[in-house]
Amino acid sequence: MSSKTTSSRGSPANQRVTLRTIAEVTGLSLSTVSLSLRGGTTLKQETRDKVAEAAKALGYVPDRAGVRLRTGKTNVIALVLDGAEDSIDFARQMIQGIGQAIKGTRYHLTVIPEFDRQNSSETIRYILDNRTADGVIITHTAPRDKRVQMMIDADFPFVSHGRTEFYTPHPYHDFHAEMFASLAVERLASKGCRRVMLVIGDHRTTNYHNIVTAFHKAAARAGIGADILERAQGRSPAEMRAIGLELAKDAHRPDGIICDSEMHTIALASGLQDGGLRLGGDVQLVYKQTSGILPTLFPALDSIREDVFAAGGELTRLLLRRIEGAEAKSLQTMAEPQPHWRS
Amino acid sequence: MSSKTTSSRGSPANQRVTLRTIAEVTGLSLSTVSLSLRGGTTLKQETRDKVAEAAKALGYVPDRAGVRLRTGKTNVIALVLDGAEDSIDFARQMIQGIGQAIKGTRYHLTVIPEFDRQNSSETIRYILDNRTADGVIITHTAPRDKRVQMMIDADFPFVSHGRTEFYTPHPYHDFHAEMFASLAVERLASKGCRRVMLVIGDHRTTNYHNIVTAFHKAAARAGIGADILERAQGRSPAEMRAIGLELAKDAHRPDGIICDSEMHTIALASGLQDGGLRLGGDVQLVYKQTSGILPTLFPALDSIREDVFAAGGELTRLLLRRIEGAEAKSLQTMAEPQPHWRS
DNA sequence: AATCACAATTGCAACGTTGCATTTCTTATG
DNA sequence: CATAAGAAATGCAACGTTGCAATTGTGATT
Repeated sequence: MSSKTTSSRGSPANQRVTLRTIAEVTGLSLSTVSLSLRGGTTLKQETRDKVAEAAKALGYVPDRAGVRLRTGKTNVIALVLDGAEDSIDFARQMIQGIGQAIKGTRYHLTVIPEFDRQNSSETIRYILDNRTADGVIITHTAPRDKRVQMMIDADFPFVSHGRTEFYTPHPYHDFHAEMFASLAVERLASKGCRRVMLVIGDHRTTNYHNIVTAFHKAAARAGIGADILERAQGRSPAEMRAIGLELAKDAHRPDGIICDSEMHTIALASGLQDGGLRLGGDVQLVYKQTSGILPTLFPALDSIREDVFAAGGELTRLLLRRIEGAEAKSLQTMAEPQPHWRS
Repeated sequence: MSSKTTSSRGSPANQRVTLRTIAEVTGLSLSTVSLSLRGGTTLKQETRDKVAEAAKALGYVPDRAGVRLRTGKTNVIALVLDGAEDSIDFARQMIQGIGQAIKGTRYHLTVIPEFDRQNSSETIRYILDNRTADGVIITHTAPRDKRVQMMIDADFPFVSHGRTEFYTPHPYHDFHAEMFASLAVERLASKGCRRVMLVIGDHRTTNYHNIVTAFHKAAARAGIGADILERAQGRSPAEMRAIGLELAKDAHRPDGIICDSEMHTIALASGLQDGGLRLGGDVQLVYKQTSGILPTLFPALDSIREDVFAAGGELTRLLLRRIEGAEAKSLQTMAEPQPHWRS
């Protein structure tokens, strides 16, 4: 019950500081204070200073509900969090990246976990109907993603982690999957592989198509064989491990493997090792790396890194510019794969 | 540009549905509609039905800003997301768990990533000063956690994933770390281990103390030696791997290891294997499992599971009850460790 | 001294909601 | 028939903000 010195809140009878408080302190009107705080240029410099000073001294922060009610602006961005587990630590890094980017802005982040991708359009519908955020970030886009279609139709600000095939441009930030595939194939070819295999997840994503296409092209260019492990679709880690073991025992197995998902990489690599293969020796492997785990686990393996933290930041910056009215087609960026070749 | 049939929004001239809309449609007053929707018992059943019907037909959803401005209730809960990477996939599972629990309520989840734990009290201060949420979930608590202290002082609803040592009770949900340690020690002892070692992370957490204490007790009870790997503090995965390798070559190494962190488990186990040891044979290992990765990777290893998804749900339920005014001391629950012994 | 132009400031209404105090309606009672 | 008593419904103000229209202040020009 002793007096506190820590808090920035002023008097013991703790009233919230509003525009009215500042108005009373400075002797100006509510409107003037409001105008001033938003940088009204018609105001005398002197009064602007006075207001700014008082606001700072009192620790004034605009009330979100007030602003939102009046302007319709929520100062919220929403992340629709896909349930996919392919990239380990994806959610955390993405959120951290977004957090970093909104630091110092008035934006808050709300996260909407998605349990079933079937329902994803309901989530978007809800946000659209209830104006629950100023903008949305979605991930794992499909070529003709329903969610994207809905938000384009509604002219609602959003950005996707992943491209689509819509004619109307929309903001996106995407990993350069084609470059990833080419780099990986070339690396394997340069290590002497004659037949490479691509292990890749969810075939509904645009990413899938981009990688597959680039994979085949690159293999043709290098003049080597190219397979796709179709059985990888929606496999559990345990199943993938079994597939790895099987593969290890297969005399006709490919001599190079490209793995798009960390989860698959771990499972498959474990299976291959179970089968007695030396990774990087008996069989070559290049994987897409996003978390810090894989390099620890397989320090000798080649990888190509996607920086999800950076992606989160970039997505946010694009979205904020979109919210401020920037043209969609000026808000499309790609992330360069970063190869980490060992030995 | 053709007419849309999909949306639930009514007319083409798309006005937001508010209480006023319902009032106009039903011919009742604003106040009546408002009262009715909140279950005013003084209203005639007939009118209540009429209002409910109209609201449903129009797809009315109360405006968050309006409610918030009027009542001060934000209908938001905030998760302060610790940057720790000890439990793989922790963030995603926690968020999914929370998401599951707020499904169907009016609550939204905002996530505030923490970059530096030093700043964590600033985050809380911000929430407290700006009433930015109705309640907060924090994780990785310390025995005398500053954040907890602040929120107790401010009488602000929160719940922690982890206990503290404050005299004043507060809501928490925690993994039963002591039971974890005992189970692990007993398991190792039953497998014939004579000297066990505990590998555990952040010594600032309450969890650390709980585990260490229980670990020593259990070892004494079993009559076996007990060490703590002090060097584990804040080690990078690469360093942990090196430690594992070192350990493998150490003739005097312990014959049983207990590992509290998945990240450490992966690194250490890899190092031990590098050193030529057979896990589960040459050296016994029990680890705390939270993600799906470890079981894939080390299917033969004993583990004790903590269900983070369930924890997220439980934390949320506790918090919501706290927000509704329930007593703090009735909102303290523990999660039972789930042993998965192999072979 | 009256008028004008312009700079500086202000009042008012509205965003959607709720809770209190009040009014209107209905029915029973003397 | 007047009235009281309760049931049912409503008007009003307020939460904090903003944008427009309107007002006031200050010199300069006639």
